[in-house]
Amino acid sequence: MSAEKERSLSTQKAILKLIPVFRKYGYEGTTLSMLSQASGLGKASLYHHFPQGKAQMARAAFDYIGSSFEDTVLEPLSGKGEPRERIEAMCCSLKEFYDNGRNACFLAIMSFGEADNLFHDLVKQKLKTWIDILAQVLIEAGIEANQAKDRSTEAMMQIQGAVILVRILDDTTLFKKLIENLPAQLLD
Amino acid sequence: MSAEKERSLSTQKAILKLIPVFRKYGYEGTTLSMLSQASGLGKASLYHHFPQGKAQMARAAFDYIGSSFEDTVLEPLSGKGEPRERIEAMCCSLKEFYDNGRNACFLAIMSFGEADNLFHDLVKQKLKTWIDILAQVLIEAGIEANQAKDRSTEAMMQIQGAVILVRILDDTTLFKKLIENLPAQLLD
DNA sequence: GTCTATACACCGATAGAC
DNA sequence: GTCTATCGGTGTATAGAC
Repeated sequence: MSAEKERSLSTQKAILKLIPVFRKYGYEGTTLSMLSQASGLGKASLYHHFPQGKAQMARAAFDYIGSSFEDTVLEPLSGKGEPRERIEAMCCSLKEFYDNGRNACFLAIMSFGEADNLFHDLVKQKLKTWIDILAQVLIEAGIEANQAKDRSTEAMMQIQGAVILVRILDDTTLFKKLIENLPAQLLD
Repeated sequence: MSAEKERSLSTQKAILKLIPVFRKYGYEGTTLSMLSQASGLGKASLYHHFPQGKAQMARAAFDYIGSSFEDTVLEPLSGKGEPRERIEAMCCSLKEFYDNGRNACFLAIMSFGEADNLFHDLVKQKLKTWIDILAQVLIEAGIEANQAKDRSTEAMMQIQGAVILVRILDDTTLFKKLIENLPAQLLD
């Protein structure tokens, strides 16, 4: 279930438009003009929704994506089926979430430069949580705890790397292949 | 051997000072004021060395690091020993090059936002070349060509991911572990 | 080859009308 | 809740003295 802060509907709609801008240009590469254009709102209107400005917009985008990740990618992990089936469901959602690797990962985006100063602990916390959740399922599948955490961490690492290589090489096949092999790699 | 463009000694010394700034803050997060301070040169002096401005500074940093990567990391691969020994030598250099994962990868840094617009083909070309060079050694070691390329690509992916996770989690152990296991993963 | 001084656009952010 | 207009600051880049 999502931990999204309550927001007016119009604010939520604005956040959806801001996300792709931050995703593509990063925190510092994103300007209020871009955000204004993407959202269809004037700069002053953005400040109505986000009084603390750009940092708050980035934070809102981050939170939204985090909730979305939890609801779509992690949620299947806490289902009722066999661990393998749940992990396969996660991988399926993962492909969509990252658009086969074309979407930059917000965690990576927000771990650079000024964004790192602003959000380091938040990003670290999120990543650790997600690693733990995945590891928990592996433990449930009978894998020893340390091993489970290592494999979970390794998977996150590969996903991060795959997203970068997809962007550089303009080729989504290696992301697809990664995801295809992920269940076996995690469980066997 | 390096393909570095010839430059005056003072220009080369300046480039060395610029690199850490771009590495840490990315292309758009880096300002001329930062570069001026880091290099100890006034902004106008930077323009003497790099008439096309910030883009040229980033390009020079990119080229310098590329040459450095070739000279220190890839060079051992073309030595005379056994493939395994050469790959182990590469891994050793790799650890130093990335400072155990604390250094962001310039390829990743330059694949975002405006830098991507400026340098996309250049970055892509470099990465492809490096993947090919590593794959070539694997082929020499008796691995089938497609398999060799896949493993080489996978290694690059893991390195990229590891660098990101090190930065987010403030923990270099997973980078070290990755490098430790790399020779076996590539060859066995 | 380095500097000071400056040009001018755009940055993030705010005031205040509607 | 959105807008136009504008602020002060900083961005990249240049001119020109030394």
